[in-house]
Amino acid sequence: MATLKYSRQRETIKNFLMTRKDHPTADVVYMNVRQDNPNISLGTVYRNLTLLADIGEIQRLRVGDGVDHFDADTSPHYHFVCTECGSVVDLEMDSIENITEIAGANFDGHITGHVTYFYGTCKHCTQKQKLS
Amino acid sequence: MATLKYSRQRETIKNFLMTRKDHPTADVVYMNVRQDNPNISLGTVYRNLTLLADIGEIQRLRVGDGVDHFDADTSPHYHFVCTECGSVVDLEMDSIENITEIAGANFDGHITGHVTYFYGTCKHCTQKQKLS
DNA sequence: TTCCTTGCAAATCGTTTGCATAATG
DNA sequence: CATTATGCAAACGATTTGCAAGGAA
Repeated sequence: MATLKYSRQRETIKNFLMTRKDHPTADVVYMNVRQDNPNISLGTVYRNLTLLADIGEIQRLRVGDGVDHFDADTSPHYHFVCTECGSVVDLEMDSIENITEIAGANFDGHITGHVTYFYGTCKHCTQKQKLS
Repeated sequence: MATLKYSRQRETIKNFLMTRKDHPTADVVYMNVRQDNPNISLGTVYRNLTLLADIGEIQRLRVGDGVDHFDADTSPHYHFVCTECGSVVDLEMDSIENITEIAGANFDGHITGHVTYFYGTCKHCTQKQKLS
């Protein structure tokens, strides 16, 4: 496997992602990282996000809106996606890891994990709906 | 809202999808439907799959491989995705619908549902791995 | 010097859309 | 006749990639 070399761009991207808990898209990362690094290219942002996700330093979230989101928090946790405003937030909830076993009970192959996203309206959008 | 008019193409697409339990992609639908309907266009296939999904006659599956899959079975059930061969199959498993309540317990907004996909290796790919 | 990384632009890929024509109700 | 659906091709948007030049070890 190729050896990893240091790159200022990669460090900037990782650092930026760690300051955010709203799971930005590649484009949002690009916009923000450009402030410190005006010459960085979108391709480099994509390359590094993919690389960081591959080596497990960040997480790629496919929430179903057609755009990938990224999360510097790689600890196991679940996400909520607001169907009104599209926001993606962490959920504080009891473990549901047992669903993998439930799913594997009658299954011939080998289940190693699962991906779950919860949908609905966030606090803000729920309140807005009540007013109308 | 616009009234739905009959179309032979739409019926063919729906019928084809009902014969399959492997959750084909739009492209696979296109290939197959062309046998009965050589002049059908990819655009028409996409338009009808989207329409059928919108009116709830079929289900769109975003399994995370970058391509949408479609399922004529709209009853609530879960799917397994093989990370080796990419196959998508139905899972026969006990209900885990309660995870929506678990997720909502400490949440400020309103959770209406969830999407879950299970990953691992299917029967066939698991056996292949054991041999190597 | 080796080879990983970048910036840039072009390419890819799944999907959507505009438009003139065909089909349905 | 009014309106929806089609085929075709062009457009789209997110992401990837080829390449020559730059930077790290």
